[in-house]
Amino acid sequence: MEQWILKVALDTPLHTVFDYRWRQASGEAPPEIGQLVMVSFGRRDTMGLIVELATHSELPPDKLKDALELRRQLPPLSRQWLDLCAFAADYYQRPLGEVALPGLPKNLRAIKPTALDKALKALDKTPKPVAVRKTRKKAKAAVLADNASASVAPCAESPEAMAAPVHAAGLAAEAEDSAHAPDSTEHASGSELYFGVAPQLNPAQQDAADAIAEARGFTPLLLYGVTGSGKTEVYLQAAARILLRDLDPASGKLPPAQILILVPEINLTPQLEGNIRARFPNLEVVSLHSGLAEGERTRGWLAAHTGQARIVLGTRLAILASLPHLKLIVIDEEHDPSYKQQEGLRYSARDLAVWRAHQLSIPVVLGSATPSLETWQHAQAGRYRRLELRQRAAAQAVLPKVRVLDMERDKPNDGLTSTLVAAMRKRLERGEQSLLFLNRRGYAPVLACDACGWISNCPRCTAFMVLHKPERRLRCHHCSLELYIPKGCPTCGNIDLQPLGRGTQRVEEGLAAIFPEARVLRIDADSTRLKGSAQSAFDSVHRGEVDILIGTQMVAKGHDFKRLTLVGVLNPDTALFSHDYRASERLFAQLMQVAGRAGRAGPSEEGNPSEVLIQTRYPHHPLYGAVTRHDYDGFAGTLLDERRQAFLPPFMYQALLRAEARELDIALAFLQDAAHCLEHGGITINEPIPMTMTRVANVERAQLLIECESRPALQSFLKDWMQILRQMKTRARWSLEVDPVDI
DNA sequence: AGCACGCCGACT
DNA sequence: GTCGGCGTGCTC
Repeated sequence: MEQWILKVALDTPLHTVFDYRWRQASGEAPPEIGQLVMVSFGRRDTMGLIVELATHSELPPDKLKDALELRRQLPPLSRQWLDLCAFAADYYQRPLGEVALPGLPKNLRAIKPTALDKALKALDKTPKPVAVRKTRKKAKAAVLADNASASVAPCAESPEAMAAPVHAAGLAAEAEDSAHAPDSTEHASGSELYFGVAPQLNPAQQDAADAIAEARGFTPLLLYGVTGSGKTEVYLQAAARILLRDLDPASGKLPPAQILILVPEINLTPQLEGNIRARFPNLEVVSLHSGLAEGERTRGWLAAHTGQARIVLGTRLAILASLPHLKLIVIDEEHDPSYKQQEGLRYSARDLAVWRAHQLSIPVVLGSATPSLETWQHAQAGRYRRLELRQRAAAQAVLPKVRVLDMERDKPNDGLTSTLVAAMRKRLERGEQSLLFLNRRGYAPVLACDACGWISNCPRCTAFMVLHKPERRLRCHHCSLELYIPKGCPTCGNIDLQPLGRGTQRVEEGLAAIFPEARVLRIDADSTRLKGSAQSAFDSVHRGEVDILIGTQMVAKGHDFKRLTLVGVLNPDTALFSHDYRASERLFAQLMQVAGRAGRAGPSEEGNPSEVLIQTRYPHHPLYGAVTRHDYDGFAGTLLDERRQAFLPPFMYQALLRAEARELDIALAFLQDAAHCLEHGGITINEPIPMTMTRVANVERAQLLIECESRPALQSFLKDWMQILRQMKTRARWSLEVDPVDI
């Protein structure tokens, strides 16, 4: 009987791995790094991940517990995947277990392995790719199927396995195995079996697809293309070439390769997923996002982990999926803020994607019409290769004409200027669709009393309660508190309370009055609360059942509305004067994106071009000028100059220490202590300040900004600093965010 | 983070 | 007499 010490990572905030004893019965395979293991931890049983094997422990033997059970049926997670988690844990200053374990499907971590066993069995029986035609192709499909399922075997059984190196060897052997496909006399390419009919690329798209497909080694590429320029088609054709690279023309045997495509939102995946499935009819495509049911998620994750899934489409969480044969990563709309996780492990999926591509020496494509300044700066400096699509892909489609409407000259009624109303009326007459974009849900952001000056403050937050008229409630968007709309003013009894400002509900109400005959649909987080209702709302827009669409940023992204020829932007001005230096970058991207919803199919039948009308009180603001000219380059250049002069990212690296407590002083005192507890040459530690929204749900919050020109220097400081902070005694709750996005 | 233990206030 | 408040201490 042999005895092992397993070093196990657990999902706990404790920054350590835990030692467990494992007694290996004779004839039994040894444990392996990357295996999941059930252990007793404190008073409960939980799933851990073996990150290291040893023969003895530093701990006194009476403190060691026996591990309970190895999850042998699951092929171990690879060393590369563990390295990815370890990097993320290190970079974001979180324990390894907190990075590695929560991303795994719950079924893998369940105490009873029944669901896992079931999923593994189902995976084995997945309908194999079916050949479209008979004879030779059928044979190819069969070979493909064999190849796919074969990838499970070497790790799953691993009878000869001996700890870490063996697993890597297993993968290597597998790769080699597929390279040694049997020879044959036939020389057809076989690729048509896997890649459906694809549109002809225009020359710029072709160059981009070539550059991606021909890239060797770590190659970050920025695919910079205006909305509607056909970036997706470039991804798909490049993906096809990479998947089919080294396809054995004789056997039709597909080499093991996987492609990861990330998109910002779940909303957008069904449409894209359909396109991808149609294009790759005989390849397994899975999607990974938080909206999946547990069973689906387990199945998809396993298909990725075993290499069976060739294309994985997902949201940010998919960047932490196990993908043993990853050959290309695509980040669509790379500038999108939702790639940054905003709670728990605050990682940037885009940054991890670049790291992962570097680790694997593969290309990574960052696609956007309005790249993040970080990415743009990398491209300017030549670190990322820039690929450019200047024209819209649909032959006749041109960029919409953008105009700025001065609200001082053309006073709005019900929030709409007469010019915008006239433009909408024209669309109604022509049977075309209009989209109004207003990034503020609810009826009105505040309810106020004219008589005594009362306003609808949230009792628990430093924020207003928003009037929601259809629901007949006041709602706090920060703590979710809901109150009935008071009949009269709570302080003076005045019956006549006034809604101030305008949200989507109020605009919807106004539209009904102006255009009684029009079919108006509102799409925002409130109208799409129920599962599937967002999808059905978008479907009805696509079917032409809607004349006027009013919505928040939900409507700005990705959707391809064929009959939409007018976009109206209401009240974007607040972002112009925000204290967040990223606000204008975000507003510009948002305006370009929503503008891109118009005229994707080309000019209307009568040849009328599409229009984007922006209502503003600052018609001469340079940001709007840049949007009007569709001038990302110029605007980005200006912003980068400003950032360089102000010593802001991407020319500076930042981290944010946040603290919260029932009383602000406790949070501030902690930050004050933190600021002075360690020598920090070369690092700027700013003054602790209360957050703009000081109180949320009766908790007061403050923060401390740390800056450094050198990323490694910042990293090494943070590492030492966190160690000291963890030992500090405080009543404040605190957390660190590396590379914060909103400050 | 869980999940315990532990010592003080209002209820059947 | 008990239910339960959250302070503090530990987890291989």
